[in-house]
Amino acid sequence: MSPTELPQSRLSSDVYSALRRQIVTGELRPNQPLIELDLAERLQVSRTPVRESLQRLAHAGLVVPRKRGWAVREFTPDEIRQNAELRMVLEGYAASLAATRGSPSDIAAIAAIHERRLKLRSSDEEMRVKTNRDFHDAIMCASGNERLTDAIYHSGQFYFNAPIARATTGEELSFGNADHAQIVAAILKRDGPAAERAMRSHIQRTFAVFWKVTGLHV
Amino acid sequence: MSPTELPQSRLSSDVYSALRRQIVTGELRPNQPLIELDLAERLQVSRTPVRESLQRLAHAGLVVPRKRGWAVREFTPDEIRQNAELRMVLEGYAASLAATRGSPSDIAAIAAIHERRLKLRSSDEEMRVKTNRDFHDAIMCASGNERLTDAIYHSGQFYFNAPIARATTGEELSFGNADHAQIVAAILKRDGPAAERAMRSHIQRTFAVFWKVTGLHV
DNA sequence: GAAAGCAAGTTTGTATGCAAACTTGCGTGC
DNA sequence: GCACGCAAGTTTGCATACAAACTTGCTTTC
Repeated sequence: MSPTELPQSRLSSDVYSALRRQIVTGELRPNQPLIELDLAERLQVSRTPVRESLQRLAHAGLVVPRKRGWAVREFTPDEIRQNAELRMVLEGYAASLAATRGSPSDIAAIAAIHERRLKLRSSDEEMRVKTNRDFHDAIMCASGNERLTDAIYHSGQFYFNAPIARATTGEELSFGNADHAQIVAAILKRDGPAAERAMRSHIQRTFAVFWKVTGLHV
Repeated sequence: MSPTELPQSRLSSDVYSALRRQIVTGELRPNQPLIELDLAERLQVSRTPVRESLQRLAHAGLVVPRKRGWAVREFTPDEIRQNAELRMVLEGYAASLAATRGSPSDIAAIAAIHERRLKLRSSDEEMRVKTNRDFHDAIMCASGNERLTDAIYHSGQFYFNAPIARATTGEELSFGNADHAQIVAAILKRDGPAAERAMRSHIQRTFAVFWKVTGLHV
């Protein structure tokens, strides 16, 4: 997990995780005002850990300040597009670094995850989502740049991962694997620029599917 | 300023700014333990706003949790290098976007700042630092991607800007301007890939000077 | 009937109280 | 003399108290 997911104390961290989850899953709807006392009562804690969690959520970009108090951030279609663009750049460079600086074992791990994913049936949605995340995680890890990895996490991708996973269709599985194959091939050839291009294209295509399915216009 | 610089309350925000400044300027040394009560007394507030500021500083990456309490984060040479790499990627893409999507007035502003900077004397250190920041800000602004801009701010560049500014020598002024000229030329030609390459090279060269001057090895 | 003002109620921002966890240092026993 | 343990002192984490700012709705007056 990201270094900014501080272990720190028990309660405050639990509250942070709980609120984050509820925001990401949509249980707390965008623009919904967050009343400290309400949250504190629902989570059976005092206002103090709630306040600290809200501060951290605000810094993470999931919560925004209002004239009075806080609200769940609403992402506009354009912000989602901008976020996708950011992720494309960051992960693209991670792929480039994985190709040029990744250790042999890092690269073997990436290839192994890819091979495993090729054998999945289209119907195994859950496993498809998991191996996809594993694939991207492995590349980030192989990049060897934790600041970069951290920025990718920070980029708020989690907020959109679940919807994208749900939105992507069986059809996407094929091009997804084809994209991954291209990325793996470039990394195996130690071709940084090719890996970067392949990853950028892959994320662009993924979000194109997302936008088609969700009907968002950008 | 970055959207994460929340206005929010008066006191808590003042404390955040004060602590951030003291960390960035080195007044609070790396690895120095941060005792809530000490900080509260020094800043003449109670522990509550101090605690909230520490949470936010931790999320910003300037402060790290210890078994007991917090400490000013110490950046290792490798983390500084990784940060430079991150900034290179982010600003590189910002330059690319500025070239391909920047409005004519955005691009005119970039060119104007560059022209202004060319006329500076080497001795005018303060103005040199200011126009440099203006130049990079103008490109970020022209990129039209606020998530990207935000990530650049978040990348913690401020932490290193002052040392870099001090470390860079008169010699750097020449290649700095040459680099900027290349970037401006690519943007004026609306050549995204060239702008991206030029910006990446520029930041790599800038940090090479920084490392030479500070004697850090990476 | 509408508008202005006042009062009651929310909700936040800050301070402080209190207990638990950890640290430190001294003393005692082996 | 060394090590272990206990006790005093820090320091944090959480809860709560209190005051200030803002909202809301009612009442009164024009």
